[in-house]
Amino acid sequence: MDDDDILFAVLVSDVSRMLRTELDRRARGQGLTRSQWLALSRLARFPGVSLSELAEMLEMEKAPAGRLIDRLEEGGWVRRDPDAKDRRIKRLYPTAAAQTIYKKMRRITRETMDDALAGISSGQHAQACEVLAMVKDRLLGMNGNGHTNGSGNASAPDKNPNLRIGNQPA
Amino acid sequence: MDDDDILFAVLVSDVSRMLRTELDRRARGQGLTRSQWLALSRLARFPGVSLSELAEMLEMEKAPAGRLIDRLEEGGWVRRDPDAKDRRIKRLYPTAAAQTIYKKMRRITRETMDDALAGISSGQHAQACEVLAMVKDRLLGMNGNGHTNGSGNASAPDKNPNLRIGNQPA
DNA sequence: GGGTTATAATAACCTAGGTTACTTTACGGC
DNA sequence: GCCGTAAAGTAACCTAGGTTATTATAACCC
Repeated sequence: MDDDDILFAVLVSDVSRMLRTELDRRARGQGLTRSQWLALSRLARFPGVSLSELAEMLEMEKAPAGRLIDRLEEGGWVRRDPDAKDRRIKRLYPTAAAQTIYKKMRRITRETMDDALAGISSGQHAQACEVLAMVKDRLLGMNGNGHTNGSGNASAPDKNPNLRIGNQPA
Repeated sequence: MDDDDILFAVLVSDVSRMLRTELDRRARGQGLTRSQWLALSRLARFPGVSLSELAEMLEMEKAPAGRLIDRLEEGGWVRRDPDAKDRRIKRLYPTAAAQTIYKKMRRITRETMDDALAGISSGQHAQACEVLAMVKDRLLGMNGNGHTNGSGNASAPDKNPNLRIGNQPA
């Protein structure tokens, strides 16, 4: 039985899906989904980025990122402003409402993760994260997307915005 | 900086998405996506299950499982047969075509995972799987779905069909 | 038996992703 | 200046998921 690699894939996929579902379930009523919150958290940290820059931070394609922004804009959490120099670019800014919802969502997320990770030692946790980061690095470098992102820096501390979600250090 | 738990969520989500994309990219032309293949692999092992049973094996809701089967049926890989006793139930069987595509997909999946997991020791790999299984267990027992599945057996060896994807033991 | 409740499947909505193609605008070479 | 190319954003398609509601059928209780 040499299915260990496939088992890994199934586990990652299952955990990801269940985590998303649970988070969205807990956040229901807040009006924000997990993905929307993640996008907002980037905007809170890097206000004024373009859609393309945001997509790169989120490591996803521009089209789905655009639709994410559509929904955030409909909800009144994001504003699209034209760029002064380049008329192709629209700069994204979180609204005032976003600030408050953002913190509430952050609390919900942390609570959920605390529950999900209960019983796992910090060592196990750190090791699992390390492995996941390595796999992510491999996948980034594979082919799907050049992403300008080079071969791999998924664990570089302050260069990769998508790995630091918390309170602004400054 | 106490964002480690959130980091875990982001990593799992990213790896899952990238893995899915990469697998679907490599399997393009085969006519099967990763999810469809996973469903097929269950049917190959448990021919004649009902939709509800399949959904439970896949640990997902019945409605999306039904649509998965819709597409597999359109592709000619699955047949829906009425149950003799209970007219509500439709029993699912893989077609002959499914057998061959199934093996091809399995090879592609394994190759992809070998690439993605390159550089990771078997010990690291096993530990990561263990942590993921623990988290999955917690999530299963949380609330989203009673699932009849009790509190947790995600690592019970032969009781949980969704963790053993490989060749039929018999 | 008849009425109530539970279950199997499905339909209709939603979000999150990807891919491809298209439009608008900048930019670089000449 | 002009033309070709590249980039920003978007639209239109796809699959994968979830949630809610509906229908058909069983099962159960009396």
